[in-house]
Amino acid sequence: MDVSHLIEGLNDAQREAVTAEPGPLLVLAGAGSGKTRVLTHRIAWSVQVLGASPLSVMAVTFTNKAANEMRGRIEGLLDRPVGGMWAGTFHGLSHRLLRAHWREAGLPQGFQILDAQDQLRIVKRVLRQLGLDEAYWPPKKVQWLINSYKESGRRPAQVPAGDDPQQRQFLRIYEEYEALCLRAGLVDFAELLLRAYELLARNEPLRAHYQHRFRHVLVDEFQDTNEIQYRWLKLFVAAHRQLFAVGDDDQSIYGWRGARVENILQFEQDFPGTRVIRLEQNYRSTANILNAANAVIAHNEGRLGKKLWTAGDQGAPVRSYTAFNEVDEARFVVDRIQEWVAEGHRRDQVAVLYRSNAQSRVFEETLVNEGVPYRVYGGLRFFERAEIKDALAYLRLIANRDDDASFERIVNMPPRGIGNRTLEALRARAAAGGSLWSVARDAAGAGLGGRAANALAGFCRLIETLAEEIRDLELAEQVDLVLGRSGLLDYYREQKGEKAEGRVENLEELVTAARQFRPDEAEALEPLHAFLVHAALEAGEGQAGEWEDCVQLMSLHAAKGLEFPLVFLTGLEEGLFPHQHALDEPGRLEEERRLCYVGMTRAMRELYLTWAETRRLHGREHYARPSRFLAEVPAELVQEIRPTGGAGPGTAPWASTPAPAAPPAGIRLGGRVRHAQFGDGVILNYEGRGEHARVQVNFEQAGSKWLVLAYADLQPI
DNA sequence: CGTGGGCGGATTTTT
DNA sequence: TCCGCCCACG
Repeated sequence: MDVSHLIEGLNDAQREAVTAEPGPLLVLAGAGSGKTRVLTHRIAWSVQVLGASPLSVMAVTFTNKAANEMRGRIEGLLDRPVGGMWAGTFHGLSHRLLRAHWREAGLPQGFQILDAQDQLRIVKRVLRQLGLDEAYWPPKKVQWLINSYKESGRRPAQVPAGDDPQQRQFLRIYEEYEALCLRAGLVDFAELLLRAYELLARNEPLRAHYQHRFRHVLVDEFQDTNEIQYRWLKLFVAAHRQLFAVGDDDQSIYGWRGARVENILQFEQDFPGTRVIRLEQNYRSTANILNAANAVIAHNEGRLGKKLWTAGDQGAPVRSYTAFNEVDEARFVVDRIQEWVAEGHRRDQVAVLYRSNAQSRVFEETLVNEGVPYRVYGGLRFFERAEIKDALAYLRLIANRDDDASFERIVNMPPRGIGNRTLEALRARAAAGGSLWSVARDAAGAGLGGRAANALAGFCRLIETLAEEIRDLELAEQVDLVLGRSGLLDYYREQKGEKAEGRVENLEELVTAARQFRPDEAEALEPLHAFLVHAALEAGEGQAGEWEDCVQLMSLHAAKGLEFPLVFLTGLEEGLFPHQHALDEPGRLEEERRLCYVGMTRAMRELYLTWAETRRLHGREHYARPSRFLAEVPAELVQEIRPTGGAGPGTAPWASTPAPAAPPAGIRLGGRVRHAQFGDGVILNYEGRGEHARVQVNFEQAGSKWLVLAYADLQPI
């Protein structure tokens, strides 16, 4: 068989990776170095040259998008479908294992997946049940803690509590949360991973089976793996060590949610004899852009070390722009975009990147004013919308009556006279161990008031009838029938306003989604069940209209993995990017710098770096200093753009506003001061003048505070 | 049961 | 400043 197409056009390093001898392999793939290509060609090589069966291949990614793209490209290379290959996300593959071995994993057969929203509701319910104050136990924080423990592989029993009363109380919450989920047959995202891991770790025959089956394990974005994910991988390859890991330590930007770059460093120790291959040739950006990005990332310590280069053009210099304020910044960016379009380019080749989503607003306003179509990434995705989740909750309750989360969601949606009192009574009874459904079903006999009992009986009858009626229908008809009979659709139809109209449209769209849904045959689930899994595991796109030619607005995190001919990296100010939270905590700065590196390397041809001297944030005017990252770009690569004629101070509305107030006496940004109560700190910011002058000081002990200068009695030190 | 006002929180996010 | 959530009121 002719396999030359698998190595043709690859550079030496890529070819080396694709054709490497069996054994642990670590590919350090710089931005734009063709890592997906290497990954897919490696799989095709294994199949066509080494004679591996697709059944023996497991390829793991973080997002469904990446998994789908990978599968598509492999099928293109092999020119045939590879259904038996396991290509998917950590969560998707874990789910598949748990479905196949639900009994061994200790789960009910019809277990459902909880998304982050559902999980938060359950946490709140647990807190209420335990009589804990949400002010003292913020639900979000509890949720985060639970997930952190699960991501590090620890059940309540593995968390040492000691005498710490707070920790002991947390353990009660954690235990109760787990008990509630298990009773209701609910599995959160972290649980999917942990339980799949435990399943294999504890079940020798099962582990042997899968170790034997998957002799080719590949993982993408390895720098983003958290502890349990890496352990999960190691379990699969423990016997044969055939792990092909692709990652880039310089693009590790998810440390804050548990990703461990250290896993890359650990890799060579865990797998002695690992072959390390660096992909440093970049096929995306101009030399100027690469050199600028290289210079910035070089300021990080503890890198594995990589330097991107290109055989291509020098390209235009990187441009920087100092804006008066965020409005000026947006206007500058939109002006450039309009020039770009006037030159005959497409709008969707342009990305405006920012550190935090709040920054999008000003860009949006300016784009709207100028009539430039745009699309903002992020925000609620299709399957996360309230009305969609309502509809899915009906379907889930039909599939599994014990699903308390779904029960709570829809028992009074649309309103049917089952108020909080009734629900509280149900919860109290269910606390003994039954599901809400089981309690509700015999509520009348259990001493609930006549009206409430009636309403509950009606609800139960509705669910039973629906279950009966949809049994032999096609998936789309099932969804359609439930929408109609439940009263959901009518409820939203009767509501007024654009919002409600949109909801009705979304619900109708859900029927379409069900009609177009093609279940994965390998999962061997009933269509309805498979659809629910799909909804939980793939929340869908954020917004429609992707096909339209529009400017792309997104956070730096969301931009990872994408590329655009023209990129604006905005808001390069100390405190915003790098973000204040990262400056407050030691060790977080390097991740910010990697984020900057990721942003810069998105640009193919032109890169603009912008910052604003003044920015309105949370209703307050801030005087900013340029981000240190700006100074880290070598001056010879940068062309500074100055405000010109029409856009300059003469005509701009803000030119007439007073220049930033001079700092009050003795106050210097970055200067150290002492406060009688808070101790020593560093001045971060100031505003106002005279008796209203306030300064922001980051105290070593007390953290960051705003103080009125006239009262604070700060001593310079 | 739906709405409006008050309150607190405001990086980054996939599954 | 702005948004989402919670609670109280009608």
